[in-house]
Amino acid sequence: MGSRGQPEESRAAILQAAAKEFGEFGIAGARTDAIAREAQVNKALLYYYFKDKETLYGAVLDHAFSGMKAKVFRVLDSDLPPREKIMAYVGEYFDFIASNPIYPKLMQREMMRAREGNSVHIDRLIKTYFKPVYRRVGDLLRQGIAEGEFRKVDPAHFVPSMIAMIVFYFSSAPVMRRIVRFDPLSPRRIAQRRAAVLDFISAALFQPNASASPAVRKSGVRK
Amino acid sequence: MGSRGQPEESRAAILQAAAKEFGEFGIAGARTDAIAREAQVNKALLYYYFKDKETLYGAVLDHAFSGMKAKVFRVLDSDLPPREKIMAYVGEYFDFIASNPIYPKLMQREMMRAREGNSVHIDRLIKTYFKPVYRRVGDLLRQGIAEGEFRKVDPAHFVPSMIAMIVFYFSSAPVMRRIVRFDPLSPRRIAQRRAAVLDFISAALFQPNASASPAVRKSGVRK
DNA sequence: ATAATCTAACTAACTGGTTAATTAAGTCCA
DNA sequence: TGGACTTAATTAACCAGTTAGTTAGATTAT
Repeated sequence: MGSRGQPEESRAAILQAAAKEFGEFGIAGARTDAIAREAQVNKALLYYYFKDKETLYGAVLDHAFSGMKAKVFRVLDSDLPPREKIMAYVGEYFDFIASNPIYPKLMQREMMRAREGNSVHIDRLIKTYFKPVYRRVGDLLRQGIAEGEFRKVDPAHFVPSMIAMIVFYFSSAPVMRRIVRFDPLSPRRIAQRRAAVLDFISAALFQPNASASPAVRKSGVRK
Repeated sequence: MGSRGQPEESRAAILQAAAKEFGEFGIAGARTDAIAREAQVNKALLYYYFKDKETLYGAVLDHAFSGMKAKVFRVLDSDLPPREKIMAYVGEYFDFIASNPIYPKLMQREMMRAREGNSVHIDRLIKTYFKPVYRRVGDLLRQGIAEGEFRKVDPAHFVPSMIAMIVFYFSSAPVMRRIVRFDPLSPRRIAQRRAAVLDFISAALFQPNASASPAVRKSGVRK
């Protein structure tokens, strides 16, 4: 078909197809042929734009995590008070993952690969995305504690707990679907999950005696 | 060396080495050569005891999940009141994972594979392990709610949240280690995590007005 | 007793299919 | 004209699985 004028489109198509394939099967299980087929380009084009499979995988990771970082930092940089800001952060992160279902798979796969020299990307990912976000959320928790709004939790445990609840739900959804009678990824259930996570976290984090912030729903099960 | 008398030992060595390799790299990334080397047996012995790589992987999964099920069911079958039982369940599950660090990786990898016909094992795993445990813990939550001990949470969200907090910490430890200054898997930190998870869950689950059960510590950060 | 035979446990070396990656020779279009 | 591709063939490496044995010890026969 030749030059279709928009090289960006081909690159983006490859990146998207690769994200899907890598998320589903991991870097070892992913097939470059399958990526090319899904992107509707010739396999050689993958190597025209990206050096090799590993580099393509790195580009997929950077694309996914930079999107996440941009979203949550818009909230973390805002001037909301601690209670509202932590709820907004969790909500933003949740919404990002809900509309990027391959993200949690990429994240968990890469995290499990983080031993020694297993991954050539993990150093960059930690430095560029994970560490900055972790620091800012940790600071936010410390601020809330100092102001007496939050219970005296340990950020080094509370931050991973929050992320766990958001990420795990989506990556375990395929199994959950086979245990319960409903589809955990239907819009209705996702909205329910969002409320449950916010409820869980506010119940565990906010001082019970303090007056409830107006922005926070505290119902156990919504709808 | 020929017949060394103890075939059970060889089989166990293979299973253990395979669990490590599959946990680290997944079924696609795992190398049968590496498993054989780690187990200090000839590669052909893997195929002598197990039909093929997929069957070996299945045996690893069954070994891991049956161990988990046995442990937690001893607690779930006991006659503790809801508060104590849910704390005991979480503690037992936590302890099992803490002493079986490859378990969470196997679990998460298999969960992510659960689409369509990706995994030939997932049906069996769900039926034999996941579903029974999920049902029993769900019943326990409903009982606690009915007795007014627990907040009105939705088991379909609360159960995965609990599992998430326990599992995610261990599978994300390699990354966490590079973000913070300490080793998240040191005995001291693991004990801290255990307390943090129990605290998080009891804060989110127990009715705040009810009197605290004597078996539960409610300190935010211990030591 | 001991030689003959059997069998489970195990191994070294190989094979063949798969798959990432390359290359060369082009086509299309602005 | 040259950048953006396509096509198809090819190469090299990898790696799951096989094969054709070997070994040690138990069992049986004499």
